[in-house]
Amino acid sequence: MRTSELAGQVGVNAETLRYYERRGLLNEPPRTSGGYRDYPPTAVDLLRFIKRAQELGFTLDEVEELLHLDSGGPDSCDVARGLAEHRQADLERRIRDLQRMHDSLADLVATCDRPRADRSCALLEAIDPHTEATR
Amino acid sequence: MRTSELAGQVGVNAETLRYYERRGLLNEPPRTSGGYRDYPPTAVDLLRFIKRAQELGFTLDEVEELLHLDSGGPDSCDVARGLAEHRQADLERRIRDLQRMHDSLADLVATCDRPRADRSCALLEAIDPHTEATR
DNA sequence: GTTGACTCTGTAGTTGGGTACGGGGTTGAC
DNA sequence: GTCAACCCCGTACCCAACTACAGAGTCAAC
Repeated sequence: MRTSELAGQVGVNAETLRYYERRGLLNEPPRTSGGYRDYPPTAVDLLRFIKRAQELGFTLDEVEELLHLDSGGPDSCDVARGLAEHRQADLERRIRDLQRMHDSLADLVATCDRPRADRSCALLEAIDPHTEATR
Repeated sequence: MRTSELAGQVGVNAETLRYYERRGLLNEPPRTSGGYRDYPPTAVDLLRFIKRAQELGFTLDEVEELLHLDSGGPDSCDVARGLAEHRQADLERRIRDLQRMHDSLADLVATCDRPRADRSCALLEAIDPHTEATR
Protein backbone atom coordinates (compact mmCIF):
# COMPACT_ATOMS: atom_id res chain seq x y z
CA MET A 1 0.00 0.00 0.00
CA ARG A 2 1.41 3.34 -0.98
CA THR A 3 1.65 6.46 1.09
CA SER A 4 -1.31 8.33 -0.30
CA GLU A 5 -3.51 5.27 -0.32
CA LEU A 6 -2.85 4.67 3.37
CA ALA A 7 -3.27 8.35 4.13
CA GLY A 8 -6.54 8.41 2.23
CA GLN A 9 -7.94 5.39 4.07
CA VAL A 10 -7.23 6.89 7.46
CA GLY A 11 -8.03 10.45 6.50
CA VAL A 12 -4.70 12.08 7.15
CA ASN A 13 -2.34 14.04 4.95
CA ALA A 14 0.31 11.95 3.23
CA GLU A 15 2.99 14.23 4.67
CA THR A 16 1.77 13.29 8.11
CA LEU A 17 2.89 9.72 7.55
CA ARG A 18 6.40 10.85 6.75
CA TYR A 19 6.25 13.05 9.80
CA TYR A 20 5.26 10.16 12.05
CA GLU A 21 8.06 8.10 10.57
CA ARG A 22 10.62 10.84 11.24
CA ARG A 23 9.28 11.08 14.75
CA GLY A 24 9.73 7.37 15.32
CA LEU A 25 6.02 6.73 15.72
CA LEU A 26 5.90 4.56 12.64
CA ASN A 27 8.65 2.18 11.66
CA GLU A 28 10.07 2.55 8.20
CA PRO A 29 8.03 0.34 5.92
CA PRO A 30 9.69 -1.76 3.22
CA ARG A 31 10.32 -0.07 -0.11
CA THR A 32 9.52 -1.05 -3.65
CA SER A 33 12.36 -1.40 -6.14
CA GLY A 34 11.72 2.19 -7.13
CA GLY A 35 12.11 3.42 -3.56
CA TYR A 36 8.43 3.92 -2.79
CA ARG A 37 7.13 3.11 0.67
CA ASP A 38 5.05 -0.05 0.68
CA TYR A 39 2.93 -0.28 3.82
CA PRO A 40 1.42 -3.55 5.03
CA PRO A 41 -2.39 -3.56 5.39
CA THR A 42 -2.04 -3.63 9.19
CA ALA A 43 -0.67 -0.09 9.03
CA VAL A 44 -4.26 1.10 8.65
CA ASP A 45 -5.17 -0.27 12.08
CA LEU A 46 -2.01 1.12 13.58
CA LEU A 47 -2.76 4.59 12.28
CA ARG A 48 -6.32 4.37 13.50
CA PHE A 49 -5.02 3.47 16.92
CA ILE A 50 -2.86 6.58 16.81
CA LYS A 51 -5.71 8.81 15.73
CA ARG A 52 -8.07 7.34 18.30
CA ALA A 53 -5.54 7.89 21.07
CA GLN A 54 -5.08 11.46 19.91
CA GLU A 55 -8.81 12.00 20.08
CA LEU A 56 -8.67 10.78 23.65
CA GLY A 57 -6.24 13.56 24.39
CA PHE A 58 -2.95 11.70 24.31
CA THR A 59 0.02 13.58 22.88
CA LEU A 60 2.08 11.86 20.20
CA ASP A 61 4.81 11.23 22.77
CA GLU A 62 2.27 9.41 24.91
CA VAL A 63 0.92 7.55 21.92
CA GLU A 64 4.43 6.36 21.21
CA GLU A 65 4.69 5.10 24.75
CA LEU A 66 1.38 3.28 24.41
CA LEU A 67 2.63 1.64 21.24
CA HIS A 68 5.75 0.41 22.99
CA LEU A 69 3.60 -0.92 25.82
CA ASP A 70 1.38 -2.72 23.43
CA SER A 71 4.19 -5.04 22.47
CA GLY A 72 5.58 -5.10 26.01
CA GLY A 73 5.55 -7.53 28.93
CA PRO A 74 2.90 -8.27 31.57
CA ASP A 75 3.54 -5.05 33.54
CA SER A 76 2.57 -3.01 30.52
CA CYS A 77 -1.07 -3.02 31.45
CA ASP A 78 -0.38 -1.22 34.70
CA VAL A 79 1.81 1.32 32.95
CA ALA A 80 -0.89 1.89 30.35
CA ARG A 81 -3.43 2.35 33.08
CA GLY A 82 -1.17 4.87 34.76
CA LEU A 83 -0.85 6.85 31.56
CA ALA A 84 -4.58 6.80 31.03
CA GLU A 85 -5.29 7.94 34.57
CA HIS A 86 -2.75 10.70 34.24
CA ARG A 87 -4.52 11.85 31.09
CA GLN A 88 -7.82 11.70 32.90
CA ALA A 89 -6.57 13.87 35.73
CA ASP A 90 -5.16 16.33 33.23
CA LEU A 91 -8.46 16.49 31.38
CA GLU A 92 -10.30 17.09 34.64
CA ARG A 93 -7.99 19.98 35.41
CA ARG A 94 -8.47 21.51 32.00
CA ILE A 95 -12.21 21.13 32.18
CA ARG A 96 -12.29 22.87 35.55
CA ASP A 97 -10.17 25.73 34.19
CA LEU A 98 -12.39 26.22 31.18
CA GLN A 99 -15.48 26.01 33.33
CA ARG A 100 -14.13 28.74 35.56
CA MET A 101 -13.41 30.92 32.54
CA HIS A 102 -16.88 30.25 31.24
CA ASP A 103 -18.57 31.15 34.51
CA SER A 104 -16.63 34.37 34.89
CA LEU A 105 -17.49 35.32 31.37
CA ALA A 106 -21.15 34.56 32.00
CA ASP A 107 -21.05 36.93 34.96
CA LEU A 108 -19.58 39.61 32.75
CA VAL A 109 -22.10 39.15 30.00
CA ALA A 110 -24.85 39.35 32.59
CA THR A 111 -23.75 42.90 33.34
CA CYS A 112 -24.75 43.81 29.78
CA ASP A 113 -28.40 43.66 30.80
CA ARG A 114 -27.97 45.94 33.73
CA PRO A 115 -29.06 49.53 33.20
CA ARG A 116 -25.97 51.60 32.48
CA ALA A 117 -24.87 55.17 32.09
CA ASP A 118 -24.79 56.48 28.54
CA ARG A 119 -21.67 55.40 26.75
CA SER A 120 -20.09 53.12 29.30
CA CYS A 121 -19.83 49.39 28.72
CA ALA A 122 -20.36 47.44 31.88
CA LEU A 123 -18.60 44.42 30.47
CA LEU A 124 -15.42 46.27 29.64
CA GLU A 125 -15.54 48.16 32.91
CA ALA A 126 -16.02 44.90 34.73
CA ILE A 127 -12.91 43.35 33.28
CA ASP A 128 -10.98 46.23 34.76
CA PRO A 129 -12.58 49.26 36.38
CA HIS A 130 -9.66 51.64 35.77
CA THR A 131 -8.93 51.36 32.11
CA GLU A 132 -7.69 54.54 30.51
CA ALA A 133 -3.96 54.18 30.06
CA THR A 134 -1.45 54.06 27.26
CA ARG A 135 -3.67 53.56 24.26
CA MET B 1 8.07 53.73 34.93
CA ARG B 2 10.63 51.56 33.24
CA THR B 3 10.10 48.29 31.43
CA SER B 4 11.21 45.92 34.13
CA GLU B 5 9.40 47.80 36.86
CA LEU B 6 6.14 47.57 34.94
CA ALA B 7 6.78 43.95 34.10
CA GLY B 8 7.53 43.19 37.74
CA GLN B 9 4.34 44.86 39.00
CA VAL B 10 2.17 42.87 36.64
CA GLY B 11 4.15 39.67 36.86
CA VAL B 12 5.17 39.29 33.25
CA ASN B 13 8.52 39.02 31.56
CA ALA B 14 9.99 42.32 30.41
CA GLU B 15 10.38 40.90 26.92
CA THR B 16 6.65 40.35 26.86
CA LEU B 17 6.07 44.11 26.97
CA ARG B 18 8.22 44.61 23.90
CA TYR B 19 6.35 41.77 22.28
CA TYR B 20 2.98 43.37 22.99
CA GLU B 21 4.28 46.64 21.59
CA ARG B 22 5.48 44.95 18.40
CA ARG B 23 2.09 43.29 18.11
CA GLY B 24 0.31 46.63 18.41
CA LEU B 25 -1.37 45.70 21.69
CA LEU B 26 0.47 48.43 23.56
CA ASN B 27 1.18 51.83 22.09
CA GLU B 28 4.78 52.97 22.13
CA PRO B 29 5.33 54.78 25.41
CA PRO B 30 7.34 58.01 25.53
CA ARG B 31 11.09 57.65 25.88
CA THR B 32 13.60 59.18 28.24
CA SER B 33 16.43 61.25 26.79
CA GLY B 34 18.53 58.10 26.88
CA GLY B 35 16.00 56.18 24.81
CA TYR B 36 14.47 54.13 27.62
CA ARG B 37 10.74 53.44 27.59
CA ASP B 38 8.91 55.48 30.21
CA TYR B 39 5.49 54.00 30.90
CA PRO B 40 2.72 56.02 32.58
CA PRO B 41 1.32 54.51 35.80
CA THR B 42 -1.94 53.67 34.00
CA ALA B 43 -0.03 51.10 31.98
CA VAL B 44 -0.26 48.81 34.99
CA ASP B 45 -4.05 48.74 34.78
CA LEU B 46 -3.94 48.29 31.05
CA LEU B 47 -1.67 45.30 31.35
CA ARG B 48 -3.82 43.82 34.09
CA PHE B 49 -6.81 44.18 31.77
CA ILE B 50 -4.91 42.27 29.14
CA LYS B 51 -3.93 39.51 31.54
CA ARG B 52 -7.44 39.24 32.95
CA ALA B 53 -8.91 38.98 29.49
CA GLN B 54 -6.39 36.29 28.64
CA GLU B 55 -7.42 34.36 31.73
CA LEU B 56 -10.98 34.55 30.47
CA GLY B 57 -9.86 32.78 27.35
CA PHE B 58 -9.60 35.70 24.94
CA THR B 59 -6.77 35.52 22.41
CA LEU B 60 -4.47 38.50 22.09
CA ASP B 61 -6.21 39.41 18.83
CA GLU B 62 -9.49 39.53 20.68
CA VAL B 63 -7.94 41.46 23.52
CA GLU B 64 -6.76 44.01 21.01
CA GLU B 65 -10.27 44.29 19.70
CA LEU B 66 -11.62 44.77 23.21
CA LEU B 67 -9.10 47.53 23.77
CA HIS B 68 -10.20 49.32 20.63
CA LEU B 69 -13.81 48.96 21.74
CA ASP B 70 -13.04 50.35 25.12
CA SER B 71 -12.28 53.75 23.64
CA GLY B 72 -14.99 53.36 21.02
CA GLY B 73 -18.49 54.71 20.49
CA PRO B 74 -21.86 53.68 22.01
CA ASP B 75 -22.21 50.56 19.85
CA SER B 76 -19.05 49.17 21.37
CA CYS B 77 -20.90 47.57 24.22
CA ASP B 78 -22.88 45.37 21.88
CA VAL B 79 -19.76 44.40 19.99
CA ALA B 80 -18.01 43.56 23.24
CA ARG B 81 -20.97 41.48 24.30
CA GLY B 82 -20.84 39.67 20.99
CA LEU B 83 -17.19 38.86 21.46
CA ALA B 84 -17.81 37.63 24.98
CA GLU B 85 -20.69 35.44 23.91
CA HIS B 86 -18.64 34.02 21.10
CA ARG B 87 -15.93 33.15 23.62
CA GLN B 88 -18.52 31.58 25.85
CA ALA B 89 -19.82 29.38 23.07
CA ASP B 90 -16.28 28.38 22.19
CA LEU B 91 -15.54 27.47 25.78
CA GLU B 92 -18.70 25.41 25.96
CA ARG B 93 -17.63 23.51 22.87
CA ARG B 94 -14.18 22.86 24.25
CA ILE B 95 -15.56 21.75 27.58
CA ARG B 96 -17.90 19.30 25.87
CA ASP B 97 -15.02 17.91 23.80
CA LEU B 98 -12.81 17.41 26.81
CA GLN B 99 -15.68 15.86 28.73
CA ARG B 100 -16.22 13.38 25.95
CA MET B 101 -12.54 12.48 25.94
CA HIS B 102 -12.64 12.11 29.68
CA ASP B 103 -15.67 9.81 29.65
CA SER B 104 -14.23 7.59 26.94
CA LEU B 105 -11.01 7.35 28.86
CA ALA B 106 -12.89 6.46 32.02
CA ASP B 107 -14.58 3.63 30.15
CA LEU B 108 -11.21 2.37 29.01
CA VAL B 109 -9.67 2.53 32.44
CA ALA B 110 -12.67 0.64 33.78
CA THR B 111 -11.70 -2.29 31.58
CA CYS B 112 -8.50 -2.56 33.64
CA ASP B 113 -10.49 -4.05 36.48
CA ARG B 114 -12.11 -6.66 34.35
CA PRO B 115 -10.64 -10.16 34.60
CA ARG B 116 -8.36 -10.64 31.63
CA ALA B 117 -6.36 -13.28 29.86
CA ASP B 118 -2.73 -13.53 30.88
CA ARG B 119 -0.61 -10.94 29.14
CA SER B 120 -3.23 -8.92 27.29
CA CYS B 121 -4.04 -5.36 28.25
CA ALA B 122 -7.73 -4.65 27.95
CA LEU B 123 -7.12 -0.94 27.77
CA LEU B 124 -4.80 -1.15 24.82
CA GLU B 125 -7.03 -3.70 23.13
CA ALA B 126 -9.97 -1.43 23.69
CA ILE B 127 -8.39 1.48 21.95
CA ASP B 128 -8.06 -0.70 18.91
CA PRO B 129 -8.84 -4.41 18.83
CA HIS B 130 -6.57 -5.26 15.89
CA THR B 131 -3.24 -3.83 16.81
CA GLU B 132 -0.29 -5.75 15.44
CA ALA B 133 1.04 -3.86 12.43
CA THR B 134 4.20 -2.05 11.39
CA ARG B 135 5.95 -1.71 14.72
C1' DG C 1 8.40 7.53 -25.68
C1' DT C 2 5.80 10.86 -23.74
C1' DT C 3 2.63 12.53 -20.64
C1' DG C 4 0.72 13.14 -16.18
C1' DA C 5 0.06 11.50 -11.74
C1' DC C 6 2.36 10.00 -8.24
C1' DT C 7 6.48 9.65 -4.93
C1' DC C 8 10.94 10.73 -3.05
C1' DT C 9 14.14 13.93 -0.20
C1' DG C 10 15.51 17.79 2.78
C1' DT C 11 14.21 21.96 4.43
C1' DA C 12 11.28 25.63 5.85
C1' DG C 13 6.92 27.64 7.23
C1' DT C 14 2.58 27.66 10.10
C1' DT C 15 -0.02 28.88 14.70
C1' DG C 16 0.03 31.62 19.37
C1' DG C 17 2.32 33.51 22.85
C1' DG C 18 6.00 34.34 24.22
C1' DT C 19 11.62 33.72 25.59
C1' DA C 20 16.51 34.11 24.82
C1' DC C 21 20.63 36.12 23.11
C1' DG C 22 24.42 39.03 21.58
C1' DG C 23 26.42 43.25 21.19
C1' DG C 24 25.92 47.53 22.32
C1' DG C 25 24.31 52.15 25.11
C1' DT C 26 22.62 54.48 29.69
C1' DT C 27 22.16 55.28 34.48
C1' DG C 28 23.38 56.16 38.95
C1' DA C 29 25.95 55.09 43.12
C1' DC C 30 30.46 55.03 44.89
C1' DG D 1 35.57 57.77 36.31
C1' DT D 2 34.37 53.24 36.96
C1' DC D 3 31.31 49.57 37.83
C1' DA D 4 27.18 46.89 38.01
C1' DA D 5 22.77 46.89 36.77
C1' DC D 6 19.81 48.10 33.73
C1' DC D 7 17.98 49.00 28.90
C1' DC D 8 18.10 49.13 23.77
C1' DC D 9 17.47 46.54 19.16
C1' DG D 10 17.05 42.84 15.86
C1' DT D 11 16.85 38.30 15.35
C1' DA D 12 16.38 33.66 16.39
C1' DC D 13 14.41 30.15 19.07
C1' DC D 14 10.71 27.43 21.82
C1' DC D 15 6.36 24.19 21.96
C1' DA D 16 3.19 20.58 19.15
C1' DA D 17 1.63 18.73 15.24
C1' DC D 18 1.59 19.28 11.18
C1' DT D 19 1.87 21.31 6.15
C1' DA D 20 4.14 23.10 2.07
C1' DC D 21 7.55 23.35 -1.31
C1' DA D 22 11.23 22.63 -4.78
C1' DG D 23 13.53 19.75 -7.54
C1' DA D 24 14.20 15.24 -8.76
C1' DG D 25 12.83 10.40 -9.71
C1' DT D 26 9.19 6.55 -10.89
C1' DC D 27 5.26 4.35 -12.76
C1' DA D 28 1.61 3.19 -15.88
C1' DA D 29 -1.27 4.22 -19.68
C1' DC D 30 -1.56 5.49 -24.25
